[in-house]
Amino acid sequence: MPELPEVEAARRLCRKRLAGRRLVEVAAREDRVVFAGLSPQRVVAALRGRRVRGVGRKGKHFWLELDRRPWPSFHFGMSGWLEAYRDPRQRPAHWRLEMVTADGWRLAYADVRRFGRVRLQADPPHEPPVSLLGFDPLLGLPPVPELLALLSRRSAPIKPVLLDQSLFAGVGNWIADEVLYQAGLRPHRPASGLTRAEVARLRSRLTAVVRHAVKVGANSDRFPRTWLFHYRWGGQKDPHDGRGQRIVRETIRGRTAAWVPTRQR
DNA sequence: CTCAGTGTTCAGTG
DNA sequence: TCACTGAACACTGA
Repeated sequence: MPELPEVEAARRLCRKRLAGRRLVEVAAREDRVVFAGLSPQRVVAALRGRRVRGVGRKGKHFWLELDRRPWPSFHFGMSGWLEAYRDPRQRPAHWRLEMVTADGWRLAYADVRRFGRVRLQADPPHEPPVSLLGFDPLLGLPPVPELLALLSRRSAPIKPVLLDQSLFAGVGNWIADEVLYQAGLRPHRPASGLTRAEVARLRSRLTAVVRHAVKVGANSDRFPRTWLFHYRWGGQKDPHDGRGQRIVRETIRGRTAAWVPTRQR
């Protein structure tokens, strides 16, 4: 679930169900990994009875703005998600935190693999890890000349550079592959070797992919049929993109890259 | 049984 | 100091 569009969808879900309301009941499960060393009691003490004024996000992190600090900040890791429901029996099996408002809605943070994190911080956007993030494509990327200059200092393949959160906050594996596919760039290309025109293409595709995915609420059924996304996992042994070109899968710096040699140079 | 997975961090190296 | 890599983390499902 967890790249920028999914996290933005979670932010909006929080805003819809929690903003302007008080957390009348809060439950937290014992989990020092996900809660980064915090006890359930401390988490509950910080949240219970608080009013939620707003919800912020940058990259793959989001946080609740409460009427008293500290505020909780969330990262989904590989398998975190948010679930809203009214019937307590619908609480997801791997829940870690559940917040209840006076109108009867419940919002649970759940995470099977437990790579996600829930923190309590005085000012989440101004302390690590959020303060260390780079440009959030939804909030705006730097102009082409500046981007060109930044990339010219990176000798690594463009694929892992796109995944560098201190440069492009919120980009994950599928967005990086999608953007490279749409920009017609091989994932192995050294970032420093991209031409001005290629950087311009990369920039505009990154903006477009993220904006569209956010616009449709990260619902992949509503991604354009031309997107690589729909074909990258699907096919068995001989997958092709929507135009019949073969998709290759290979590991680049520890992550699987899916790309189309006939369309990416 | 083994391995990969929509991610991040840390140690080691140049 | 900066940049780059691979391994580790935790757990499930193919």
